[in-house]
Amino acid sequence: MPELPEVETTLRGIRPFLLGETIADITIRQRSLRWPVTKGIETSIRGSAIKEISRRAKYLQFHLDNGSMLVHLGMSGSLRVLTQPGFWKKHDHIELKLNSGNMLRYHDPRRFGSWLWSQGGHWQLKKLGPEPLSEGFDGEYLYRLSKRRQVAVKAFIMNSSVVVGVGNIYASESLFLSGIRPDRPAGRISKKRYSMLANNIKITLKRAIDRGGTTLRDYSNGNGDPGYFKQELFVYARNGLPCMNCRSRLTEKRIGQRSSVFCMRCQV
DNA sequence: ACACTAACCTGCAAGC
DNA sequence: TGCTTGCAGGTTAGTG
Repeated sequence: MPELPEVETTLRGIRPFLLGETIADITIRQRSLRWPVTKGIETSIRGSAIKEISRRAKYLQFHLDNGSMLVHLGMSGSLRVLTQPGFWKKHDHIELKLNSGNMLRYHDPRRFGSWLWSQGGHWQLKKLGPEPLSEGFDGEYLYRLSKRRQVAVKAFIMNSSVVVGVGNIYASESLFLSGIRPDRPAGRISKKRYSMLANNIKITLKRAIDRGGTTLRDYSNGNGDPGYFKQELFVYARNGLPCMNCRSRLTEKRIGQRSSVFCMRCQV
């Protein structure tokens, strides 16, 4: 489900309820996620205070006094704050109970997400590329890294060791805005066009965050509200519909196991 | 180092 | 009304 804007929206939604709180209890009803929920996480975090919550790539990191929890939402995960006890719904796997009485509940039908505890660092965070909204990420950087690479540019920018947080939706949208065909080999794009692309990635992500993310099926922020960026999508999930720019029919092609929609006239 | 595939899992829509 | 097939917001492990 969530790409960077959805994870960021989730972070902003839940943070006010969690900062400074102590974890009174944790209930785990399903440990079998992308990786098994870390053994012993219950005893490790019970009674610990939440000092900070941050996002790195599509991960949320809960910093406690004695270590940190790394939470990923996978394809279908979501977090939601409950201000009063609620019924357990199907696929509600984990719940944190806070001293305030509020609860944080994790819901994930496909179970591609993860909940990992570590007292040191998390290996998942090694080898990640720059944050797309950081200064270090620009056209120069993309151009330099892309030299002699044959992979399709869409797969290139979705590669988390190149840049993090860009998933299928925002890769597709950014390439459309930049007029670049998603299947063009990464090494055959000019520095100038990479500058366009890097800028459009930033613009698209920021705008999506402002709209609360993209809700396709089941995404909701920490308060249960959907995101409204779907209304502003140019190409994603619009195969066969008219291009918003030239009105010709949009084309679909699979690139690196992911469906990719683009305009054959506007994207070269 | 790079490129590509299968795999993890459930729900839903389309086709027969 | 079923049953089967394919696809979905992500990421890693394995292969060549």
